[in-house]
Amino acid sequence: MGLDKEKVENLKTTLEVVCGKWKGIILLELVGRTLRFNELKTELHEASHQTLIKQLKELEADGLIERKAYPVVPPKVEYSLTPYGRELESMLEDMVEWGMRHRSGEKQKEYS
Amino acid sequence: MGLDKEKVENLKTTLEVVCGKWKGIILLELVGRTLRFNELKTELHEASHQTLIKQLKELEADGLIERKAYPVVPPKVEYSLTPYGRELESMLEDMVEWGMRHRSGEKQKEYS
DNA sequence: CGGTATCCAACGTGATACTG
DNA sequence: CAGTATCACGTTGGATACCG
Repeated sequence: MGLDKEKVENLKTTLEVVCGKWKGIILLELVGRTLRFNELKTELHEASHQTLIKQLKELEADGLIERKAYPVVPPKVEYSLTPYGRELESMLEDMVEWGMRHRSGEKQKEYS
Repeated sequence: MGLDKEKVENLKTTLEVVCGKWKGIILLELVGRTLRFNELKTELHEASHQTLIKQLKELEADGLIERKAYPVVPPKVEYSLTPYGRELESMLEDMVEWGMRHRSGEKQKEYS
């Protein structure tokens, strides 16, 4: 046998939650602040309206973000991290940092 | 404006590298040890032969793992983390830990 | 034993159009 | 402004069969 099966399952769980095309980025955008739908859409200008909504719904269903709709017209909806989603912050930081090294190093023959 | 564009790009880079269906798990399996192809295949018994090879190739192309082929018959190939891939270890640990909390907490109304 | 080559099904993303 | 519905498309994962 090899690795603890539990660890693998736990990792899978996290990967499933974070690995939507824009999910990680949405979470990063929401670190330390609350954004309206339109603000998110502006930040993620590359993601389509439709896709953005789907990913938000999934993140909400997974308990990572909170959706707060104000009963006004025109509609106003705010998204923020749940306490639960905030527990991902350090991981996101790690990812950003590693990505930075990866991009600057690209062909890191420099390890020799 | 909002978040630093660089941070977003860095995060994207990391997500692309880690978000293959089995990539994260492969990396986790290789933490602290070297495995032959068949051993990996046994560990990841749910992944198909073909898929496993594809993911390994991509991880290799991204510089995360090293492939060492011995010119013997029958063939013997060993996979291990590069120094570069090892820099992901702490992130993987974070993911495992968060996944554990997520699975045990599922409906964490308990935050109140 | 480890890898390649096709081919295909499933899913996720995104475009468009319409609603409250 | 925010969301739903429908459909089209590309990418990915996987099945199968065959090489070194």
